[in-house]
Amino acid sequence: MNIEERVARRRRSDDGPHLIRSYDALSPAAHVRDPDGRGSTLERLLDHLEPAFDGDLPSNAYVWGPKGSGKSALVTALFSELGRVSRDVRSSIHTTTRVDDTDATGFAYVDARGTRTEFGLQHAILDALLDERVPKQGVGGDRFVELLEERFAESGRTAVVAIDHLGEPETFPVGTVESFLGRIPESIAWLAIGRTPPEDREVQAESTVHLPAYQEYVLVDVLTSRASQGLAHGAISHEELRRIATWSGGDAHDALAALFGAAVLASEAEKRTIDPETVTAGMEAVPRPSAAIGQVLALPENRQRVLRRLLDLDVTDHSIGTSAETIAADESLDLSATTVKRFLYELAESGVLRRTRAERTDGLGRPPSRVEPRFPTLVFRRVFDAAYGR
DNA sequence: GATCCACGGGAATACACGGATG
DNA sequence: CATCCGTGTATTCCCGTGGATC
Repeated sequence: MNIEERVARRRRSDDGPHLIRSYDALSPAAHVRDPDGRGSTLERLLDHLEPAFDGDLPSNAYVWGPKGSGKSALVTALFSELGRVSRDVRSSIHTTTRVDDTDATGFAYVDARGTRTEFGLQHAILDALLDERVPKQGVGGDRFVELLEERFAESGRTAVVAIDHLGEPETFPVGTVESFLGRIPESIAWLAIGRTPPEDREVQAESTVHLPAYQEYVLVDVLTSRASQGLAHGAISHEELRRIATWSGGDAHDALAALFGAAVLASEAEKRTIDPETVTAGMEAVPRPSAAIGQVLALPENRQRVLRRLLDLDVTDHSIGTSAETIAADESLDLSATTVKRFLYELAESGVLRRTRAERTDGLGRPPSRVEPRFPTLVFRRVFDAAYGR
């Protein structure tokens, strides 16, 4: 038992058994150190990356599969370990022999969510690749290419960078990465991660790794281990976890979102266990199809504030226009109705909200439409309120 | 001085409907 | 009957401005 677990145990026993031990352990957006049930894919990735361990550069690769198939879980776990090892190697070289670090391949991970411009994505890649601080303003994109050449091509350093969540509505396609890192192909290899099949891509990677959706019984294992981390012992039955897995169709994101939502509801009702009705309610708070909660949480803060207020509205009888006005009336938001309206349209465009045409009321002009959440509402509410207060 | 970017505002365009027109 | 037109909204698109950083 490590210190973290000991402290957690003491905190728990202080004020009696709580239903929820850790929301993080249940969150679809948080990834565990050691993902379940992906051993063979992990081996394939290691095979692919193996040249890097001898100082050679692997080819570029594309990891793809549907939402909730464990792509991010696997790659983040793998790259954080690789990054740790390569740092160790580098520091031991520095301290013992004082030769340069050119034969230690670096590993870096970048989440393309959270960058909204091409410049921003390039900056994030560079920032992950270099130890130094990379200026974000007052410099042009050309400077980034110069930096790449100086720090890598000219010094002989090499690195593999994983770039997650490419090709989503709000992120850039693989081609953007290729045209940036393709400037120094001898020094940096990329591992792109996305959902679309490789044959649909304009840029072909030399290798591809496919992750299909989870098998149901594997997903039950994932849920079981997350529940044992995040919930009090015996808080939910195996039956219910299996029901969630079946309902989700192998989508781990949606399954965890449903479990998380059920836990929130049970906790708010001060229950000690999660009963079947609550599980059902948890599933109902996850629209299908659902946008990934990570996509929502990567939005700029003001968009998230708009979404949070939208949840408190009875959206069903509001047009986009009136919803925007109601939301903008909130002084603390400090946004005009025009801007809120534009946000709502943009969010609908990117799949975070769904627009539905309302039945017209006055028969004049183009009929209004309304928006409804297309993301796990209970997860978002809980995480947002915890982060920004309410 | 250069450069990036979030906002706000509003112009331009699309759409729905009823009524007029050929 | 098929189209066109006018009106009123909804939706999309674009650009100037100002703050911030280097």
